[in-house]
Amino acid sequence: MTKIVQIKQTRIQREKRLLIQKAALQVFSEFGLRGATLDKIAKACGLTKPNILYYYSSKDEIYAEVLQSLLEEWIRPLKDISENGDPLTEILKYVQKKLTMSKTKKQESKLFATEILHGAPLTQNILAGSLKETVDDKVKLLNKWISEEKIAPVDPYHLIFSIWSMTQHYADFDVQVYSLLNTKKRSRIFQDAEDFLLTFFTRCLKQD
Amino acid sequence: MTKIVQIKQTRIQREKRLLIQKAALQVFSEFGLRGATLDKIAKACGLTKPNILYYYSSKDEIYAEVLQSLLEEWIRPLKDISENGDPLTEILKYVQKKLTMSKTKKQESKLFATEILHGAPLTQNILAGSLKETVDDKVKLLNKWISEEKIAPVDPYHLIFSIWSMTQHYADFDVQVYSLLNTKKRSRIFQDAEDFLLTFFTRCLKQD
DNA sequence: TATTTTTTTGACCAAATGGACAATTATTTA
DNA sequence: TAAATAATTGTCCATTTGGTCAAAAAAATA
Repeated sequence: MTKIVQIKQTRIQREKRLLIQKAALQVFSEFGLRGATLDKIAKACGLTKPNILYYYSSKDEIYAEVLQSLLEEWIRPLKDISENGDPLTEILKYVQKKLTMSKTKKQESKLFATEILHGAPLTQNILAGSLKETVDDKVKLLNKWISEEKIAPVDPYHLIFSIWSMTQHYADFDVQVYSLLNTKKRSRIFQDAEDFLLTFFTRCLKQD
Repeated sequence: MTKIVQIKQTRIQREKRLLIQKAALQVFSEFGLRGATLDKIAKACGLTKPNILYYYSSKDEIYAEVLQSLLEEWIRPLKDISENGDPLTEILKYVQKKLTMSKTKKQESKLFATEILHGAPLTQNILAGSLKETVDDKVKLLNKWISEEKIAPVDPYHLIFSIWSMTQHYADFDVQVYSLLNTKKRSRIFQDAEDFLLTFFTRCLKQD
């Protein structure tokens, strides 16, 4: 008598797990890991608490999975910076992509920010691992471009930090940003931000 | 027989309240409002939980007080931007001040960031009130400088956002920043950051 | 020093919360 | 359609946590 281990997910498992992940992202991004409760997640996706625990063995496991899938998505655009394109254009394209993500993936951005802010307990190894690899790779590329005088000289690490911080600011601190702008400017905030950022980085990086 | 209401704080009250605030800042900035517990705060300052509740009536009250005193400090440097100084110098001085705060007031920065990130439940009125006033004031000044062609044209709101985001990044996301830099660069991170930021804003704002 | 006031603490409570589990219901599969 | 498997839920439990309170200890004051 051998116990058969279920390998393939059923249709219901796929659907419900996705449902839970979506709700969890929402709740975690609003309240953080500790502020989020299983009850809130349950309510957000219309399931009961024990039902959620049928799909995930603990709250922490849900958090880990949501975070995990987010991280991959988060790193990806950086990889797309291409050695072959025009340097300034490639950088500006990256800025635009990150800004778009701040607009369309606000919850993901906030969840990531909260995680890092509180010491990245579950993320540290990824930061120091695959993210660091990618960053180091792009730093090399940026240094190459600088030595070829295709962009103005600048510390490439801090250049990357500046792109991250300025773009993510519009997602993470949206409450502050919105509070400070009047209605008119509020409605075109991402347009203004894009104009600002492109001008900013062009002025800073263009070789005269 | 009139009950006499205590007006003046005793020496012990002053000392203990400060002690609690310090510990609370530490704990709140690490765990957020909901992740922080009275027990953790108690442990951090060597008092018992009921003793803390003798000085503050609730956890939320401690949080509110810590946040309040932090906010005033947070807004102040912006006010110091002077109409009378050289425009670019004034802006760069502000950048430097903010960067220094990221270095020396990391806990404060993180606490503030967490609060805004989670919707600024206790801070919204201050954001829309005294902070907005100050920002609007400085936006006017920046616009004046632009129209006088003393700095390059740029959206002043987004310029301020960019200063905030880039400088605070080094406090709020220190874990990430440290993970990505090697030991050598790690040790001179704030020096590199300062060089980077000053170069960046100079290139962006200098009138040719 | 005697009295009053302030400070501290141990013991306790109620609510919230993560999670276990057996029983029930729905869905698949043979 | 019958048997097996998957999904769902009501109920329960232990722990954590914010907060209370009365009594004891310490400090200030008369």
